[in-house]
Amino acid sequence: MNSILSSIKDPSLIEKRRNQIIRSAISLFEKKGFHRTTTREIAKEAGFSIGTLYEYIRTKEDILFLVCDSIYLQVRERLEAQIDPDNSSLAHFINVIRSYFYLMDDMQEEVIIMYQEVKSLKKESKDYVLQKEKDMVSMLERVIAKCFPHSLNSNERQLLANNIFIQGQMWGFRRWMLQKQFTLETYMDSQIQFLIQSIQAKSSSDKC
Amino acid sequence: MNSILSSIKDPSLIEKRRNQIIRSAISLFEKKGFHRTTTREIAKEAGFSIGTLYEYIRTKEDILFLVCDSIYLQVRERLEAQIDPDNSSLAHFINVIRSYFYLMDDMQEEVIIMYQEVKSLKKESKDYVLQKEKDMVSMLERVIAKCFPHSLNSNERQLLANNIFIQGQMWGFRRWMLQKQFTLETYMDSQIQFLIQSIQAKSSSDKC
Amino acid sequence: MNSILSSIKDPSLIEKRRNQIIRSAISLFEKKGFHRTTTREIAKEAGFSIGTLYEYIRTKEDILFLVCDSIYLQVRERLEAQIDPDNSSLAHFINVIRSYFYLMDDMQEEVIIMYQEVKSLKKESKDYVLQKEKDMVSMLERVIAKCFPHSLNSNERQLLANNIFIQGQMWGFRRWMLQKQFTLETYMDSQIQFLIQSIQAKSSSDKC
Amino acid sequence: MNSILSSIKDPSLIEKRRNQIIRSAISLFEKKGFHRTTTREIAKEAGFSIGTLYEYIRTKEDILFLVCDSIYLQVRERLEAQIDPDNSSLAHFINVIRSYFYLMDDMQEEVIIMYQEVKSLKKESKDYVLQKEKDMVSMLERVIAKCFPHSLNSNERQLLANNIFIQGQMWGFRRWMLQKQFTLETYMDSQIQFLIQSIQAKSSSDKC
DNA sequence: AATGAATGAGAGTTCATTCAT
DNA sequence: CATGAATGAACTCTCATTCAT
Repeated sequence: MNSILSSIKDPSLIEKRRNQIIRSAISLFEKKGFHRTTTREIAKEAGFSIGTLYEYIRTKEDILFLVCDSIYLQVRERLEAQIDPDNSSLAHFINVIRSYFYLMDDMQEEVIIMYQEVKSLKKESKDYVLQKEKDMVSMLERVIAKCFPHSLNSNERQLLANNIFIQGQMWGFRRWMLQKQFTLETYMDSQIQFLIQSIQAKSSSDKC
Repeated sequence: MNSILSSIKDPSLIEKRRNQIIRSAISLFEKKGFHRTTTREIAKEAGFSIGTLYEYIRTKEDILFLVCDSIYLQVRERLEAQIDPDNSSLAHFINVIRSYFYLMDDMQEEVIIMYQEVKSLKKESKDYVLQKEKDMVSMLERVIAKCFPHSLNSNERQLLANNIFIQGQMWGFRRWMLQKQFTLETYMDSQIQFLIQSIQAKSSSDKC
Repeated sequence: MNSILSSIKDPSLIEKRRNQIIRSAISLFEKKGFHRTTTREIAKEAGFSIGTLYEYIRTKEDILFLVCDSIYLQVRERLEAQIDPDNSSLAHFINVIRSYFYLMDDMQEEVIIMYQEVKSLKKESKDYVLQKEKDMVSMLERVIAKCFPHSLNSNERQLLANNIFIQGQMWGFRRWMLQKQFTLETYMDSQIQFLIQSIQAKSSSDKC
Repeated sequence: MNSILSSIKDPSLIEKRRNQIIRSAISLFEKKGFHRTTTREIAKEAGFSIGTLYEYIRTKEDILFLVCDSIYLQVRERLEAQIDPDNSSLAHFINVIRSYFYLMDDMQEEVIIMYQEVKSLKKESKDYVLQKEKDMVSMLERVIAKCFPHSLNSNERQLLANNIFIQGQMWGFRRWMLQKQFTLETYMDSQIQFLIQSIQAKSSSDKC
């Protein structure tokens, strides 16, 4: 599934231990960041020794990669579950966006890590992770295309998908600012309202 | 102006040396991040010895603070120069936003540093820096209020100001995605168009 | 035969497994040296698990001892097979020396290990191994004594035996130097010629 | 002079500290070998902190290289001082060899290190060091050529030079064997006697 | 005011060895 | 008898910081 090497043979044990590692690492990275978190702390938090940790990864950077990979996998799966590719109704569009905002609310810790630590991955891993991000923007873009087939050109769809994607992430990343002024509901509602207005305005302005 | 201690008496020398430090640090942080950059490297890049560096700061974190502080000061000054508080025309609104996007294009390195490294500041410094960010969003908000006095309520203005602010930063931060699809001009034009449409749609929908 | 403890009861299995261990270890030690070779690598090369390896030895040093012991045993057996204790002819002397040089050519890997790693044995094991080396020099000395009963005194015989012994080992150990200038045949022939000349010169000078 | 990098600027300090490092390392390597000696032990023995040690070298292997380089330099200088390139007398030949044996007696520790640890150098450094060894054999060869211009061909000279070189080293390396039977004087005298006999026998056998 | 040699706590990583299965 | 997951002491190396000059 992913390419991190381990000296352990049992695949189900690898998965179990790596999930422990990922959980511990996310919690520590969120508090202290990747660089200030030591491998020993991660091992301790995960409940095993430093030697055991290194049976399941090769370098500290592997842990960061596991974390990033796992975050995107989770976001993708949960978002995909909300998307019906054949449904072109406005209600479905709104529903997908709301689901995405709920998801981002849920994963605030993880989003912060992505923003701050991805740059510490080596180029190859970084490219892999950023491709995942592109894939997710594309998912949103396809929903837009389905629900507003005539109003927007390709560039406009991409831009809007990107804006939505960022607005979701920023709810958690800039919580020190946004979550004083807004509840999740008011934030979502306003953003969705602006969004639909600009799409529909676009649509009617084209007609004139 | 800022509270970093120095053992040097001459204030103009302090300012000169600190500017050298800031310039060197920004360039290094952008390449390698705060944690992977050593104080020795910063001193060398600035053209003096590690001993001299520590005459002008107390800890490595001080350097990060100097950098963040300087970035916001610069953004603020350049944006402020574009704002005419008495001009309520749509053209002026558009002009301010365009200026802000140009500025963000210019300061991509610095924006990346802000996003990734601010969390490494200690609480007190972080609060200080984030307050600066709030101030800047407020500047945009005031322009919106001036140019669209009736269309939007306070929360909506704040949200839009925040969206604009983020969209500007993301031009640089997500360049690996956006700068393949857009030029700065097409990005700006599209964002501004969506923005104005949603404001004006809001305005007319309220009237009905 | 040797005193390394094992938790396995079946002696023939012990011998079989230990021979696997020795073969793997020699090949790895030659490439990477004793310290850079891990017990895991030895077990893997031998075709069984690290747990099994430790059923047949107690410490990593045991492996080195097994290797050294096995090398000397092999050298001794092959050299002994060439020696006829009752033959006092010059031809037999030359034949023994040539056989010894062929043997050293064959065992270059092993000789290198002996030279470089014996010091890593603990005192007791080292003494045991060095005694084996003394025994082998003595074998050569006895052949000299048989073939040149009057020309040399005891010290001289020992010195020549030692010189021959070393010259054989150096053929492999200093191959980076010798094997560019000489073939095994030219090396042997020259060394034997010098050797016999100095013995015979000794003999005739004594007579004068 | 040598290419090991240091972050210290003062060259005379580098030389002083590196000599301390070399002295400490030789003493420790002789007792425990390169791999069992830790960098902390070397620093402690040299009288400074681990941090200071690493200001003067980059890796542990650098220390081994410094040691090997220094040993050869010393051997070379001391041997060169004994050689008069214009003197072709037998007495001079004998004198050079005796000087070389005294030297090897003096440097037993160092010779043992060379035999056992050179293989731990990376290829490039190893080639550099082995070239030095070749150079030293060549020095002996030139003395042979000067003193016995007609008796030996080039290959024979090389072989004898190599034999002498090894016999000197083995006095220390195999002291557990040789130094029980011989004093340095008796060892030297016997070896020189055999050597001269074989050269002179060669010379006269050629004439017949 | 400027220098840079010295420091040592602490980081990531390895690997011989054990022991429950 | 065989396995291999688990352990943690011990290793090499880094780097922010100090202070005598």
